[in-house]
Parts: sequence; structure tokens; C-alpha cells
Amino acid sequence: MKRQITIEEVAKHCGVSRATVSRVLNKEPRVRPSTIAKVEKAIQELGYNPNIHARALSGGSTKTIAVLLPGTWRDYYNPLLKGMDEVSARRGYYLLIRSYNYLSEAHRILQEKRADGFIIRNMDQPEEHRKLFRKLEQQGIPFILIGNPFPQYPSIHIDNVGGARAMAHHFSRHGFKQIVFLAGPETNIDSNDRYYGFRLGLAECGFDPDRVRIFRGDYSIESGSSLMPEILSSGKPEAIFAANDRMALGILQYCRTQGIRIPNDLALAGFDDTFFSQYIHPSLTTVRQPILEMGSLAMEKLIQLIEGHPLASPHVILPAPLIVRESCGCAPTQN
Amino acid sequence: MKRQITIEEVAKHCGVSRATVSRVLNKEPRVRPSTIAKVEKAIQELGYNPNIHARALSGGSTKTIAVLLPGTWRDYYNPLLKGMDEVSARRGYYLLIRSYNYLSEAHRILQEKRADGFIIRNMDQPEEHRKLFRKLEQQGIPFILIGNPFPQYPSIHIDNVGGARAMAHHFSRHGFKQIVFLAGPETNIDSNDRYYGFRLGLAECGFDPDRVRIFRGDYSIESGSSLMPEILSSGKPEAIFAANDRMALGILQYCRTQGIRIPNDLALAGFDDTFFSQYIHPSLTTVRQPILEMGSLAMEKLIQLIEGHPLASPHVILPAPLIVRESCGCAPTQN
DNA sequence: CTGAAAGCGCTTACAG
DNA sequence: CTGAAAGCGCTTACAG
Repeated sequence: MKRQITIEEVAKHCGVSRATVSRVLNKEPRVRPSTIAKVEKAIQELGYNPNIHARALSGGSTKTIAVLLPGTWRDYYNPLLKGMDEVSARRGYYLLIRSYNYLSEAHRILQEKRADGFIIRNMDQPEEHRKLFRKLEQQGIPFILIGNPFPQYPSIHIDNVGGARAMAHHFSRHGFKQIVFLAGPETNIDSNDRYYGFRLGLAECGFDPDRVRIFRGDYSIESGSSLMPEILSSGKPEAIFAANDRMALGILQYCRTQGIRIPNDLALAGFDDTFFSQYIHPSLTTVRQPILEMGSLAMEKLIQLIEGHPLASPHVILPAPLIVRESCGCAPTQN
Repeated sequence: MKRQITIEEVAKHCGVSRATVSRVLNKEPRVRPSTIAKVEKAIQELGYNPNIHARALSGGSTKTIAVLLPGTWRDYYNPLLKGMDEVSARRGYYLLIRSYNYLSEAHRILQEKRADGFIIRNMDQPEEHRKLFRKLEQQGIPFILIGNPFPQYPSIHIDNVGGARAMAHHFSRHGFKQIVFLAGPETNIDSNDRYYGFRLGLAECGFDPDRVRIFRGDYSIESGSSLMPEILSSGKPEAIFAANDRMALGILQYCRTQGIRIPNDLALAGFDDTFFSQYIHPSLTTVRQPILEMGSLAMEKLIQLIEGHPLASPHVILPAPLIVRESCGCAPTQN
């Protein structure tokens, strides 16, 4: 068990006090340049790194960001974490992640003083979340929401309405009349926004949105497949817009087993542009969520808050572009 | 900024000393049961959580595990992290993850005393890794490797040889004679082990392994597609075994554009059983990596080490079962 | 611009 | 079985 190099040794090594080393470490303004140089040299030579716990205990920062990801691990956590990892590493922060039991764990992380700030992918249980947010606010710990925005707290989300609206315009150019919207869970704000945007876009093109038939899945691949008999028996649709790519994939699977050709017999579109969407056959027309960018932006905004700079615009809405591929009946294109 | 409840207040609340509260907290043996009850009641009532930094600074544990994931974020990090998250949460540990610049960051995490132990997904750069391992060893910080094993350090990996061997047996049952193995990067131990196991299995079935033609990709989807012209022009194969599913997917994409029907004109198999493998068409025959289990096992073993219990078997090899689907020419089956 | 000293909230020998 | 006290390695008023 090798002993750690401490601030004391650095101080001795270059003939200053611990206080001065600490000031250099924290880039405080009132230190003489020559002293800074001396101290930095000693830090280099000794290979010193401050003990994070001593720093945190005496009122300094932990240089740790807690990331809370609800429920099941989803595919998109991957690019989301990648974005956060890169930005945090470059800014000298570490990532503490938790998914399992994330709400109660959040309280513990807070009490144990483990993080300088939180990034929270919030979904259901708005009341439980609100409690947490209030507590964070009281303790002066900054946080950023990803997903469902609360008007009073900073957030990053995507333009669900705009993306679905663009899909409606695209459907309209195809001239589809018999249209089905396959929604996600009833309480899911994303799904509701997509439905809203879809209707909006259709109306703009002179199509009565009430003619869209709506069915409700649960975002799973399974629910896409299993709802198909019901959807088909309600009248043959020309086109289905699923509120996410997974359900669209389920539909595709079902159609394959039934000999229904996509896009010839039925046009199909999803939402998300998940990893697999460009690789399935036919490739899926969808709306892209810029997940990685959400991750890096959330991290950047949070660090900005932690370091004392207020946000110019507390709510960032990222564009969600339409990605046209084969499943809607358009010609195959590259990516 | 609400003040934190400290051990002092808990001690006062139930009329004992800080030392005693600390002992209850750390489940030390020599405390009277009635005292334990009293202290625990106080902890409950006050909603006390120990300040992790004070604990760590005074020689206690950080209850944090550092997870190092090399290079690019891969699909399988998702189930891997899920497994780690669940186990660590249940055992009261937190996860510090880092991918970007993970080797130098590892040294910093160590110096800053951020973690009680490390889980390292090691791949290339064995010498750089060895340095890190030695340093960890010197400081008495336990760690577990996932992937390439070093004989002297505990590790979790999968039975690449056995999985590929089972695939060879399956190919042999199909009676394939013109066989191609599409390898991964030259330095990749997984790929080499799979090649070794494949040859072994073929030999066991009386097929001369030297008749297998080998090509080398880089594990990317792209490399699967782009190598196909070369593979095909070298003599028409009956079956291709790709060292991972992504390259198999690339092959599939290429064949689709060229009108080569899988499995009718060409049989195909991969390795990994990634998320998409069961959903592409035809569904992919492959070997499953039990990733989630690797994550949870690694975490369990590491916590065991941290808490002072030596491992009975330092090297765990998880089985990698053959998953037969459509792409090899077998009848479609459920998952 | 710099130093001496108090203090952050725990754990852990040392006594008893 | 329990307590008084030292100490972990930093930061931060307070002086100068």
C-alpha cells in the first residue's frame, strides 16, 4: 500500500504553504505568476493529484456528475452516455451512473454528497421527480433534465412535434389516405407530442386529422407485432406511423410472417432512428433523435451551471430531422 | 443550502458517542444489540446518510467501483452496464464509468482515491494495461478484467473457443465444404480464439481445417460488405462464419444488393448475438455472448474481493451457446 | 500576494 | 462493549 503524495509534500518541495498550493490548484486569481510556475513544476515532478475526498470534505467540489437513467436500460443510453463521457472527461469531471432504483438512489447520492450536479432522464412519476427537484434546488445543486421538461427547471429535449409534423408532410406527399398512428403508452409525453405534431402536419396539408386511426402500444417490439391483427381488421391501412422504431420493427416482423409486403402493400415509418433502423429490410423511414448531442449538450450546460455561469436559454430543443428510407415507398438511398 | 445531518447529531440523539454510531454503521461485531437498535432507530428518524468523503478520507471505503471501457462505445456496453448497475446497487456501491481516454484516466481515478476497486474491459495495448495492473496491485486495490485474461489477475471471459467449436460442428452437420472464416483485427484475442475453436471443431468432424479460407475484417459492418467481392472472387463459398455479428450484417447487406439469397445461395453465421441479430432477415445464426451475466458476475466477484473474501476461482469462463436461426439454412424457429 | 490555523465529518487505535 | 481524541488531506476566512 504505497502512500499517497499530499499537498504538504508539494508545498515543501517548492517552499510555499499548503494554502498556496491549494490556490494554484483551484486557479484562484491572486497568485504571483512565478509562484504558479514553481508550484506547477513541483506538481509535475511529484506526479501529484489531490485527494478528491479531502477536497470535497473541506468544501471543494467533487468533480463528479450523477447521471440518473430510469427503468430498463434502453439502446439510446449508449450514445447518450458516450456524449456525456466525452464532454465530462474533457472538462475534468467523472460520471456516476445509476439506473436501478434510480429515484431513491438519487436521494442517497445527494445526501452522501457524491456529486456536484445531476443529469436526470425523467419520464413517468412526475410527482416523485418534483420532490427530488425541490430538494436539489434547496441544497443548491444544479441539475438538467433530459426528456420531459418542467418549465421551471433547465432541460434538453428534442422537437417531437416538429419531427412528427415533417412525417405528416411526407405522408401527404405520398398521398396516403388510410393512415394509422401507433401510439406509445398513454402517459408518455413524447408519444403524445408526436401524435400532436402528426395531426398538426396533416391538417396543414389539408387532411382531416380525425381520419387518422389511433392504436396504442407500449413501445415494445412485441406490441408492434401483436397489435397488427386488430389494426388490419379495422380496415386496411395504406400507411402506419409508429411512435417509435421498435414498434415499427414489430410491425415489419408481423408483415413478413403474413406475406404483407412493405412498402408495396403497406407503407411504414417509425420514430427514433435507432441503431438497427438503417439495417433492417426494408430500411426504415423515421425521425432521428440526436441522442449523442443531447448527452454532450446536457453535460456542457450542467458544467456551466456548476461553475457558476447561468444559462442563457434554460430550455434547449434539438431538431429531429426526417430520415427518408425505403419503408415508406421512397427509392432506396444511401443512409 | 440545507445543512447535512452528521454522525454527531445521530450520536447526541441517542446518547452514545460518534465512535459507536460509526461502529453500527460499519457493522462491526462488538456492539451490544440494544445499542445497535437504538442507533439504527436514530438513523432512521433523522434520515441520516454518512458523508462519503469524510468516510473515505478517514480510511473507510468509497463504496464506488470504477468501470473502464475502452475506445468507442459499443452496443454491448449496454447490457454490461445493466448487469453491473443492478448488482452494485443491491450491494450498496456506485458506478464511476469512463471510456474516453480511459487508460490515463484510470491512473487519475486511482490517485484521487475515487474507487474501492476497478472493472476493466481490456483489449489492446497489453503493455499499457500491465503498468496499470501493477500499480493497482501495489496499492492493494482489487480489480477484475473482462475480456483478455492475464493469467495472474482475476478475470471474467467467455468461451470463445467452445462457441466457435459448436459452430464448426453445426457447419459440419450442414455438410458445408467451401467454408470462409471472416476474422476480426489481427491482434484481437477474441477473434483468434474463435478461429482456433472453429478449426478445432472442424477437425473433430473430420474436416481438414486448412481448407477453410480466411479473410480479415475490422469488426465493422462496413468491412463485412466491402470484403465480399474479394471473398466471392476467390471461389464461391457455401458458408461464411464471421467473427462477429456486425460483419455478418455487412455481408447480408451486400448480398441483398447483389441478389445473393441467404441462406439459399450462401449460408451465414456470426458471433455475439447482438441485439439486432434476431430481428434482421434472415435472422442470424450466431453464438451468444452472455454479456449481462458477465457484467453482474464481474461486479459480484469484485465486491467479494473488496470485502476481503478471496476468490475461489479467479478465472471465470462463461459458456457461449450456439443460437441456430435462419441464416445458416435451418428452419425458422422462435428465438 | 502568502501563511498559520481552524475545520469539514468521518474512522480507528488506545484505554478502560 | 464504549468513549475521548487524534488524524485523514484538503479549503478558506483571517491576518498581514
